[in-house]
Amino acid sequence: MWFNIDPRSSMPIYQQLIEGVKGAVAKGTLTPGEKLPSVRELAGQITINHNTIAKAYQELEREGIIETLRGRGTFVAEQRMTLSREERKQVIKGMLERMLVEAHYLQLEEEELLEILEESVREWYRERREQT
Amino acid sequence: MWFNIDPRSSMPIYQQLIEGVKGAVAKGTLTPGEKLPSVRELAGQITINHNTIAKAYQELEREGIIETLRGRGTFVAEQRMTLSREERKQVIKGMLERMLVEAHYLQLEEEELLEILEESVREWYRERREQT
Amino acid sequence: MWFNIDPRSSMPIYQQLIEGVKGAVAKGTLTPGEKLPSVRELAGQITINHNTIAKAYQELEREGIIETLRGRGTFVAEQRMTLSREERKQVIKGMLERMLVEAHYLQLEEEELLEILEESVREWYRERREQT
Amino acid sequence: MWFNIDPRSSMPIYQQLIEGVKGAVAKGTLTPGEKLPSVRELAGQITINHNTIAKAYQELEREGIIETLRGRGTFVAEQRMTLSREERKQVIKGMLERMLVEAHYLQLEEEELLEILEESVREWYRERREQT
DNA sequence: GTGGTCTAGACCACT
DNA sequence: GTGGTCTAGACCACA
Repeated sequence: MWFNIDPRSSMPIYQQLIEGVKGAVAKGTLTPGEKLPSVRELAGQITINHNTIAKAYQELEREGIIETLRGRGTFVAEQRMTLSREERKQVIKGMLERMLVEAHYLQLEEEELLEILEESVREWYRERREQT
Repeated sequence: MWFNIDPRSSMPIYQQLIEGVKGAVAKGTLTPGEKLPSVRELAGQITINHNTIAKAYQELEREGIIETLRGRGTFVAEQRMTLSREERKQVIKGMLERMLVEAHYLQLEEEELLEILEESVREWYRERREQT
Repeated sequence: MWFNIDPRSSMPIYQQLIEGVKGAVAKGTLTPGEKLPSVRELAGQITINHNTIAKAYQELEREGIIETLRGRGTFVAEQRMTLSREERKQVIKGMLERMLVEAHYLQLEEEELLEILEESVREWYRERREQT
Repeated sequence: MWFNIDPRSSMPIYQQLIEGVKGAVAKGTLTPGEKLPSVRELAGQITINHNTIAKAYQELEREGIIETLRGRGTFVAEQRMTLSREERKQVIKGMLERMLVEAHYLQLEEEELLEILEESVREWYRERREQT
């Protein structure tokens, strides 16, 4: 399967599901138009309450990541661009803040951190290209 | 004050406090040895129950960010290094993962993302240097 | 029940709970995977506020003794080994120090103390084996 | 000095003082009849509130470890035996309990633990003999 | 005055 | 029903 669920984690299971799907789409493991397993199918495979799965799918649909076609099933949606360049930058910068605080406690210096970031980003995009 | 508390946020108040303090220390707004406001003092200022503050302080102490001297108050601790270079790298890479997924939904390309990251990191360290 | 709470003791109730659970697990009265009573259930039985129980459970989880599965309850965790042989030895020696001081005030001689220690240890392990 | 005070410890300072004195007497560093520094002397040497020191001395006197002779100072008392053999055994066994629980979490086996105990006890008494 | 503990009671998120 | 969070208010030990 394209995700890991850890019932021991402090992150709610439905949220782990959401991140799992979003991650898989981002990495190209799931592609637009592809069919997702139905709520019941999933609930059978991973032993999780189907309400939990339904909640995750609902949220994913609300975010526009997936679409449900009545009677046909659930599918990965086409992606739509919504934010401007400046807005996107702000989103990323916001997420970066927490990492910078953590980097401080790890006593990472500016150059060291930049190196790690560049390496990781390049690796991620490389894997993604290979996937597609 | 060196932090913002949003009682409407889904993040628990005590955790917002924790992040606030950690951030302030990372940025140099709070320096080792400095005294933090007493539990009840802070509770009065930001109109939050003192137990909530106490919980945050206790967690911060457990993480080694602050120290409490019995009967005297709470202070920012000296920092200690614990993880190896390789371990620190793994921590950062783990935190980066989520950002990369988000970047995908923002349809940011590799070079664009790297640019934003570099800019943000440089800016953060610059501010930090000025603070100190 | 597998522990005693003495509200008159100078040891905080939540800590007595922690030691009680740790002891019960060590003795085999509680076994990995077993469900602990819910916070409110236990609070009712031993007429102690549920917050106090929750605090104990949280600390036990932090120490890795128990696990909470969201919405399902709290369970005794599988045990994991962490410290090296040498480190474990140091921990034990540290705890022994206080006992040695006490033995001095009891004017116990070397051989007498060793006898008592051996007898107690053998007894403890015997009981534990029978429990399992 | 014959003891260490750590204001960061969760153990109250006055209690650290008590244990320090008791330990020094047990190890033979302080011998019966020897004069202890006065409250004020001590308060000067280690920067600690003299009320805290007075409290420790009071408790030590209550336990019969030290004696104050009015106007002359404070001295290490002669030791008196109070408990029967069986009672002493019970005291030791009680203190051992906690160590046995800890040993379980360290996954120490019976023989390994006994070895460590014997080694530590022999070492302690050897040092004590040399001290005297 | 400082933090630590505890109670009683409420509300919320998760399964 | 499960644990998690929060408030209001009380008492205690420590320095």
